[in-house]
Amino acid sequence: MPKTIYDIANAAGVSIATVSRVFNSSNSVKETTREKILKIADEMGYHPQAYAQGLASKKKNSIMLLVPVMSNYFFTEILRGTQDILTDENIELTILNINQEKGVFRQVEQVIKRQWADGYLLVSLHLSQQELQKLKRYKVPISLLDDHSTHFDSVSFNNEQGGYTATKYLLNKGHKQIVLLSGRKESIPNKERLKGYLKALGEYKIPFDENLHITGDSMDRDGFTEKNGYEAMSKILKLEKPVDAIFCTSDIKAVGALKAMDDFGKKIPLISYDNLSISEYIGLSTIFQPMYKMGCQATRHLLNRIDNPEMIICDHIHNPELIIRKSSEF
Amino acid sequence: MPKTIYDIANAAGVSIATVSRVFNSSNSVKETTREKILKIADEMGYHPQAYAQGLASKKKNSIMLLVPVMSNYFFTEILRGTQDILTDENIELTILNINQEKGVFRQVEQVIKRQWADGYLLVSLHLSQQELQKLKRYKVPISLLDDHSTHFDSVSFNNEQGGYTATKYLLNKGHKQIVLLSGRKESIPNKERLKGYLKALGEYKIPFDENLHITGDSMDRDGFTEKNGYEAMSKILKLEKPVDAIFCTSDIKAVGALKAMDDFGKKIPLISYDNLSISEYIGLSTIFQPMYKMGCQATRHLLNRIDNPEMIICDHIHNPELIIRKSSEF
DNA sequence: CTGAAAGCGCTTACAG
DNA sequence: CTGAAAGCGCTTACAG
Repeated sequence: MPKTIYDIANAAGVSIATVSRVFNSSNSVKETTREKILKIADEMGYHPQAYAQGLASKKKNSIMLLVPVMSNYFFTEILRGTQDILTDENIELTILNINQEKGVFRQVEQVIKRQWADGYLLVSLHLSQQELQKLKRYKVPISLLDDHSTHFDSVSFNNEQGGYTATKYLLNKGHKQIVLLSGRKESIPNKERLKGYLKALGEYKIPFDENLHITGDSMDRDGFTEKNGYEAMSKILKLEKPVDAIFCTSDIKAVGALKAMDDFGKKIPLISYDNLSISEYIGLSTIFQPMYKMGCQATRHLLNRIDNPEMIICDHIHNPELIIRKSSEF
Repeated sequence: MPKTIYDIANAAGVSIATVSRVFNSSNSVKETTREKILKIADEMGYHPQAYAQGLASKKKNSIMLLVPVMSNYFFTEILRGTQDILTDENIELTILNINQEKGVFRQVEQVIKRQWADGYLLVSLHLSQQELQKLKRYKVPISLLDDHSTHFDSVSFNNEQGGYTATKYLLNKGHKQIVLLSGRKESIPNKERLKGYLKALGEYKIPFDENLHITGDSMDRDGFTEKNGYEAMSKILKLEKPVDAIFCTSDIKAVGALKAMDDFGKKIPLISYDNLSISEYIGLSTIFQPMYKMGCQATRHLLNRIDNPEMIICDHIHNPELIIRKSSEF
């Protein structure tokens, strides 16, 4: 039922090669022929099939963005960056959600093996260096975002520095008992931010109190939810020793935490992490990650690598920046 | 460089047909042969190419979700629903962002012509009935979400009812001067919600005052941003006649609006629309749209339609539900 | 500027 | 249970 290149060629009285040339903007087609073919194709609702083109040309003209389901708010900004870079290229972008429960590495490897795209942008997948090493055998362009590696181009945050900066700020203000309100403790960004937190404490000769490393009980999305933030803050407010300040590892968790404070009628200075678009409006002091910009960079890396596979590996590490609003100031 | 089915067949000493059968879980392959092939394929990093499979089998085993860039928060819930339905099917899901500036219809038509997937889920695309009619010629399974049509399966909200319910509630509480704080006034959901607003006013014999239909100046994402909400509320607070209450057409705009009230030191009862996950935590009274559930339904429609193209058209219209929290209660 | 033909990497009746 | 072969809808040297 759907039209093929043969139908168009027949209707136009030319060979399929000519039809193909029209759609591949080869300039060696007579203008009148081109117009005729385009007109017929439009009438018949024809456009070359992506799969047949991909197979024949070995070029997909598409890149694929792999991202875990959990990163939504965060992800929107990155996506904007990617799309802005792609806007003038003739490249399709498809997004594939990776399910954290089903083996991230397996899913990534499967996609690559199936050769869905010319290149892959891996966002917040947090594969181990060993796993990344394994992906090299496929010799396919890969660009990492929110992960660091020597195997592939990457754009990442200095999460340790972020944790350090936030904690240091609170210490400088004279706070001593500082809670680390985190997501799933084993998650990679959490571990890195913890490092920075510890480093700052160390500089102030404050010993680490494991009881001040708190998360909630809801662990979907690695605990990066409002609900988890609310739960964690409820625990904090029930602590025996009163707490001076809070470093919370995500804005979305902070939304829950602030609600808990409100419900309990308490106020504790808080700095969180991300700078989502809502954060400005709800007055969150937070560590800003330039996600839009990083989306642009990682995409550019990928495009460059597709054009030039032998290029030397690029590796940007961004230093997070502290934005002070009212949640930390009283 | 990448391995093909021939490489595997050679290495295993069988024909390519047998290798193909193994990967298509045909049961007519001897168990020892199957294991041998699987082992070799794993060692050589082989999996059938998606494009070649798609071309040869005329089945893509994939569906594509088309969604405008703007709908992010909103979209997350829908996506969760879609993925939960797909989880046990052996079907890939890819997401394609539609750029509102580049002709929504053209982009959709192009994707369909190129035959990227077995079926398409069109989310919040707001194509006209005429445009939808045109898509029928491609005889491809299409399911609409957040749009209503007689041409395709659809799952939508009763936006008029939503606007009516919210406005009626405010009127019942004794408010008279009720502002409609909207996004781009021409956007379809806005127009529908306006209808409901007018209907409620009508019941109270309150004439419509065009000056109370207000939006901000920032029009990215059709004005569905915190910024636009902030701008609009700033205008409202400068109005000569004081205002009694506000019906705001999205939660994200309400975030901006609440900030503006805060900055100006005023409080005006407000009901918004969506019930995002943050809304519970910031105390927004809002119209709840069951997005997760609708994502499930629309996906099921699509899968059914793929299996059975002649099925009678399904058409769910959900009635929004008002959730009262503190933003409307004082 | 155009066409004939080989080939891309698979699937799938058909035959055995 | 397995193989030989046709075919899916394109692209792209090659030749003219």
